[in-house]
Amino acid sequence: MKIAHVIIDRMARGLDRAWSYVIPEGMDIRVGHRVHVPFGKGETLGIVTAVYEYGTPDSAADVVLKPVLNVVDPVPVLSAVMIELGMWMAEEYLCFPIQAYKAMLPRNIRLRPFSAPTQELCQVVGQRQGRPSKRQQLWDILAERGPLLKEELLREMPEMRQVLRDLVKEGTVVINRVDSASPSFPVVKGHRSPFTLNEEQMHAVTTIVEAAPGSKWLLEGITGSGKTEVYLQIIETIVQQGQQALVLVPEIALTPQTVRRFQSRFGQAVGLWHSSLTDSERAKTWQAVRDGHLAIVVGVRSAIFLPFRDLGLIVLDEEHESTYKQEEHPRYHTRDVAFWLADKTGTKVVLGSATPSLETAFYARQGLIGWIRLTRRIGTRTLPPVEIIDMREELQEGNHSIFSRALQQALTRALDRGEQGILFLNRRGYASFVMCRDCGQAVQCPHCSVTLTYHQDQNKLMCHYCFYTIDPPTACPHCGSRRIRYFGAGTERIVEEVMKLWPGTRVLRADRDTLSSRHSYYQLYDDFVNRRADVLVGTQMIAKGMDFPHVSVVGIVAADVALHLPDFRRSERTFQLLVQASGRTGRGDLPGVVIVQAYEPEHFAIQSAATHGYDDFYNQEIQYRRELGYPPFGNLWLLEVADASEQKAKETIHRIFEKVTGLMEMGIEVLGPAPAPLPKVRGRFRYHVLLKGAKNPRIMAVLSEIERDELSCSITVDPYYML
DNA sequence: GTGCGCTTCATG
DNA sequence: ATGAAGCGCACT
Repeated sequence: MKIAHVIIDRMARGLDRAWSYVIPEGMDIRVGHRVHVPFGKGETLGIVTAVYEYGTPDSAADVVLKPVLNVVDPVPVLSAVMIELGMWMAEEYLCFPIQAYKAMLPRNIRLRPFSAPTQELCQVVGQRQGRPSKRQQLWDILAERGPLLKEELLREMPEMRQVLRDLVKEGTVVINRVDSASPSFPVVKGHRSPFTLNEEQMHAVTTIVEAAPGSKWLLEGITGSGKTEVYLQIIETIVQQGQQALVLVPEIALTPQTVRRFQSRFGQAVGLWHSSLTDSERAKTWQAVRDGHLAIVVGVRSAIFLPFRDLGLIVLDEEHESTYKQEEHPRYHTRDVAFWLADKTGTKVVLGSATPSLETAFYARQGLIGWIRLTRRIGTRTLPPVEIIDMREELQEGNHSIFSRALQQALTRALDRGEQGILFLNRRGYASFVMCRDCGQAVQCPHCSVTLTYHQDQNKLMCHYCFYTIDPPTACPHCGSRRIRYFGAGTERIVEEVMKLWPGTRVLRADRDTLSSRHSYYQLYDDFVNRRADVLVGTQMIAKGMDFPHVSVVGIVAADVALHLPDFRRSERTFQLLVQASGRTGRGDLPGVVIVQAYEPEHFAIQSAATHGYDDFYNQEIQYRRELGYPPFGNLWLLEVADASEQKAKETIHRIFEKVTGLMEMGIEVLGPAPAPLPKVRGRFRYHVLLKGAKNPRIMAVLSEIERDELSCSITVDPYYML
């Protein structure tokens, strides 16, 4: 008789452990199966985490066990590695194991047994002209007759087995796994990369290809240095070795170019994974990955949990992006999970960025992970000159426009020559607050402690936190005055200004208001690249990884908007945004120019971005982090209480404060309790306690106790936003 | 006595 | 989480 350990689908303290059930005779149940089990009065779904022979020490306690009712899927949905990963996540991120498992499985997934076994398709690559030999003979046969199934080929010429192996090793023949049910399925394009790599890129490729399994790398390459091409070539060898590769991107809709490059290189062997897939597309891709029909997946963070059979490589492109961190339970960081997989399964991990997160850059410089730099732009491209404009001076000298004179001139010149420009501003809407000239009161959201943003296209005032919307008041709600003014320019306002200053200019706007669907993003990208518009105005969403060859001016309208947020990464974010945005120009044959407008231009994040100096930035920022004990030198835990009753919220935060004060003895800094920087959001009052220090088991024990006992408290490790 | 709200307990 | 049992207290 066999016993199954089951993690049940109920989220509550005390229930988050394995429950034992008898596996009925003849029922096929293995680790990773989903099962229905009786529990309490009713029944629940659960995941099998272990199977034991009855009588072994771990099999059960001395209680009468109930039997498993039935199995949900014909085959396990999670591998043993994934089961282990879920346990690790539960501990690391203070969540219930079942939350981790749920994050790994697409919702509503229905599994079928493994689909038809895969077959191997042999295919030539490029050209080969050697002396008459067995190798050349076989190569010629393959070149002439096109892709052939390995099985058939060897049935016909069994003596060629070793010769074929040699050709694959040589790189002139590749073998792809295909679904035998649809023989035309994945075909890796039959030619090698059309690009020749420069020395640096070549070095990066060979270093990583030859590196030990499980090794981790930072590929630190300036914008335009050809990181994607490096990924592509590494993946080529990974795939030829019969392994799978995963390319993670921050947001798939924002990287249409990257996706296209993978698809054009690897064709049907590439699968996509992102949030706007339908349930059935999702299930199909999931299954194709599991059955080995997809060699490569390009996807967002949750793709890290796809059921790869043999994953050889994980690429995290734009490694520093905050989208790699899940903000809800399980609050994992994709990089951590990738590293865990590397240690556990031998998958290689490559983190790519022009502006790595401080943590990653630190680990690389300390030698804890490998470090490869790409310091040159490919081809004849150069980094654009960056000019910093002090907006205080502009104002003093009588320029009240949102645009500095330098930016106006640069854009005028570009437009006269028929070139394009991009303007960045990290603020949506038309005006970020509406204020009465007489009493000085700004219109606030009644549910959140923020001002309402005016959206001109809908003629509404809107809260960006809870979407509370009202008509713009004609009189001040406080004093009745009619002298109401709009302050704090947003993207809508920029568009209006551009059209005013350069009449007849075709302007596109890209922010969360104009781009809701994936389709409209592709549309916008296409329109701009094909010069159906002259100026693109947008938030940081357009700063990422896109090539616009006709853009010769990039204007950053207000570089320091994010510099004063209560966020220990504020300098890092500002620097990253500026460098990424600057990288949007000078990518074609045109020389580009970047104009950075700031009110605090002397800040080192802005100065080092202007010289494209990551090292300068790093050296200063790492010192600040070290002095203050921020990551990577220590962890930060943000304990947040939110409650509709202010009194309750206060009581809870004080109770929590009491629980953590003991940690101060061991050198943990405890800040607070204090109202959050945004004390009220969506009608709930918010209070914070912040812990800072080195992680240790005692802290984790205290935190997990709080996480379980205090329902209105949420804990974030190394938060990205501390608002 | 019994109906109702709140706490405690067990769940394999 | 969820249901059941235990407990205290007001009330037809």
